[in-house]
Amino acid sequence: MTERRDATTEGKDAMAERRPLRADAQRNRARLLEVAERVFAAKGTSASTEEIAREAGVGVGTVFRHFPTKEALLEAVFVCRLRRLADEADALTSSTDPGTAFFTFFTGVVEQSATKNALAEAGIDVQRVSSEVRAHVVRALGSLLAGAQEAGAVRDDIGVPELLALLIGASRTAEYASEDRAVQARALAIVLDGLRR
Amino acid sequence: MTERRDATTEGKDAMAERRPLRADAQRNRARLLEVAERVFAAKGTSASTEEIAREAGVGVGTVFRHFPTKEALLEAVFVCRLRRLADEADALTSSTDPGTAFFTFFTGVVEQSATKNALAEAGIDVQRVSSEVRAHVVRALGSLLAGAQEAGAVRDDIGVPELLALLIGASRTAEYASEDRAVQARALAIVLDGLRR
DNA sequence: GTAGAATCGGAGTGATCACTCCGTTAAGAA
DNA sequence: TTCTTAACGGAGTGATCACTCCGATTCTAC
Repeated sequence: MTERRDATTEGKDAMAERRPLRADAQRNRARLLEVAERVFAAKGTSASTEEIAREAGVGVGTVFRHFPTKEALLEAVFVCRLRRLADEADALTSSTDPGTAFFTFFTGVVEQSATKNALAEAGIDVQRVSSEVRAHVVRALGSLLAGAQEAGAVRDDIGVPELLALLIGASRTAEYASEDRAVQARALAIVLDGLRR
Repeated sequence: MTERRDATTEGKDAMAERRPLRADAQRNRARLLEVAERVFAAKGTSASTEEIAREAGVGVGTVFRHFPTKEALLEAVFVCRLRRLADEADALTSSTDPGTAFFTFFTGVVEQSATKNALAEAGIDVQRVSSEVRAHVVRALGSLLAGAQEAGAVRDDIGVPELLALLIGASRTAEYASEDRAVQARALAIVLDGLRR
């Protein structure tokens, strides 16, 4: 259904061929993404488009002009999150201690996802996301993981797919245990210990 | 809202004070639970009540007579699953090898939840479920875990809360990786290794 | 400033869904 | 078999939601 209007955040639209958005339109789009992330995290993906529009101080029409479908909005929010994730991984990759970098990253992602919503929620999937972003995520996680493995801090028998699956599961674990920080910490420790050699 | 009609499956209703259900009513109730579990697992909890009624060969009215609310139906399905889980744990507790029993149980639950839906889905929570069932689950898991810990197969610094959180997270991991069995197995192995001493 | 296009706002639309109501059916006691 | 009544079926109801449409409002190039 959504074939042409597939561009997700602002990347391609703004830089290439298509004329840049008007100033107010850019502002609205950014604000919508911001608000949508917060609202979806707080009330789940069933939060209504109208609520997001109201919260962002725009009309529903504006939401649907920027994101032709609710699913497109969800995907855009998800892509944003993925981008940030990949950036964090990138920033840690050059660390002097790859093992610590890896575990810091893992812990950080899980802790963020415990309050914010789970990493991959409601049918949106790293697989289905634009290949550019997916490639970025896979590359960044791959470097971080490889570094930690070479340093002997992480076992050798896993790759990026296993890492992604564990990140998602551990996020769910943390979300479930979010009422008791001690439980949360001990549960996470088990996954981290399992990752070590 | 749902104060009085809170009985979930058939336990209390049938055995105590209230007159037993008519034969057809009992059949319908059981069939509804069965169908609902399958449908919710396949299409998520947003599957409509009408679809479940149709699949079960009854009218919507019948669904709402047995389960006054969609949420009540979801809870009943969930309680069923929890009961089975506790029974499985009970059956394994008397095993001669408590360590193997524990890991068999964990693996079994996770594998079931990978195709069926996640253990605790969509806002229904072990905490909110009738205390009788909750107690059963906690007792059964507690025995299994304690046995494995005494046998030296599982680390000592976790309890039932951590175990529940990990079961839920590992189920999510398995669900995410359900397309690639090898990934699924390696991810699960990491959690299991983390649980060992 | 002003023209003209891009963008906005929000009432309106059709679809879907949980839940109700009541006429009909059939279980089960006598 | 008959009578009572528990249980059933499914059309109907109101609410909600994603999405559309177009007149009103900016923005921006000149």
